[in-house]
Amino acid sequence: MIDPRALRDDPDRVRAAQARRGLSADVVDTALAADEERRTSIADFERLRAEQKQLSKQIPQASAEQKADLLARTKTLAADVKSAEAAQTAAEQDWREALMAIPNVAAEEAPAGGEDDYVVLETVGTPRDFAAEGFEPRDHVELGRILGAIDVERGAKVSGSRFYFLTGVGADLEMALTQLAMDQARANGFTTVIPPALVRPRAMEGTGFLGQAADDVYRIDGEDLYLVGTSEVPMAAYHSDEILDPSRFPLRYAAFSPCYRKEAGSHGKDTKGIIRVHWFDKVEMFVYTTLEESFAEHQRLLAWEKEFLDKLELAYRVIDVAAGDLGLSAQRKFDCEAWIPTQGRYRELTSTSNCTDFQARRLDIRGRFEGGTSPVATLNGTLCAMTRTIVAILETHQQADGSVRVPEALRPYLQGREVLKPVE
RNA sequence: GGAGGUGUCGCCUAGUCCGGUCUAUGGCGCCCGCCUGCUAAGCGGGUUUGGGGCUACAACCCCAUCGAGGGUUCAAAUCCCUCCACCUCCGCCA
Repeated sequence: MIDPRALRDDPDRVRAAQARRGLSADVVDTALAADEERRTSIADFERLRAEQKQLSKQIPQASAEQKADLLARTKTLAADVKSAEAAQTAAEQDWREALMAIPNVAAEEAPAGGEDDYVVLETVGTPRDFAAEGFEPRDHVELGRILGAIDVERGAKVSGSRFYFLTGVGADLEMALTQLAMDQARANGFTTVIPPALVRPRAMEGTGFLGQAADDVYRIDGEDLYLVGTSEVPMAAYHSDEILDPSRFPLRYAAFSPCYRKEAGSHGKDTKGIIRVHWFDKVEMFVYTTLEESFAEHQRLLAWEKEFLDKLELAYRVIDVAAGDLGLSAQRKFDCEAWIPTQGRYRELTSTSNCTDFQARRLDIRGRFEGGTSPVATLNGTLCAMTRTIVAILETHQQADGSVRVPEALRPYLQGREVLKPVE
């Protein structure tokens, strides 16, 4: 939710941000009108309520005939108060809905436009030239089969399309990546967390996943519970309804959880392998800090993501995601995309968003500052999404005989193995 | 899953049976001031959160807020219903 006061004071800034996202500014006018309506209804209710309280207070000491008179007046007043209250509740709800429909105000720096209007900020490393090396790279599905690491056939048999089993070195790789990621996070002051992957509607709603994104979310039948698509959801809701002490900021958490996604709009896309799946595990960084500090923290999250990819010796580029592709909550977003040899292109491996105070408002997370409380900023960033990272590692570090060289940083977590060898 | 109990403004707590004097008691902590070689103690005051009005987003006035949401009533912390969380016991279980 955007700042209602800022909307009232400077609606043109919000209109401009909507334009950068390629969205209509109608929601702005709807929200402003709803705000007017809301404040009028509040004034009406409060005036009647104050009068009712005044009269009510007189009743106990009143004489018999005074009492009868008072009772008659308060009785009709009570009905008025009730309807005024109902009107206020309705107006308040309309206002809230109108406000909730407005996405976070995109950063001035975020490129205008949609999905394809990103700006490449930098390119790190060079994609391997397999032609020069004299062999055709195998894709991760084949490598996964040769190494006994990924079993997509049985995944489909047991759970359906877009499911898989990680076996042997595949499972070992996930464990190793998790440990490497957690060690890096811990060294940088993150608290390691294993959060619940099932959450209530409030958590989903608060993080902005029940709007247009709702199609992609699994709901538990008859339970009022959702499977999270990222641990951003439980970690944002972790401090919901709390007033935090800013002297302890930034609060940094590194959460490991499964992620579940319906991938509703992606039929036919990435049908092979484990690039796009209904479930994967992920280590996610999540930070609570002040609005002022959030911009610098966003850069730090990006730096940590790059550090992790560097350790895995991957070639990647960093893009500044365009306003129209930010999603509901983000004010700015950077994606790290790794080179996938058999696809001949860069694919998103990690993503970091500054949600400023947008989620904090929805989830009522404030800090106690001089001069009162105010919403804090939340940020998130992928440290390691297992499946895609495994794809990138296998394809990038494969050798002509189908074996895979293990990046040095990962070796201590893989029992010292330097090479993953094909199984018989 | 079954039975019972509990939920009060940071923490603890009075109040709930018998609705109005609750603009919610007291203690601890914290903040400001006084006192004081210093510290401690003592004394006085303050200390939920959100919103509206008015405005310098000050002061002030008002409304809401006793786990959440409904209901009864002129009036609800107090009575009724639903939900949530926690505790105890039983059952089941990794």
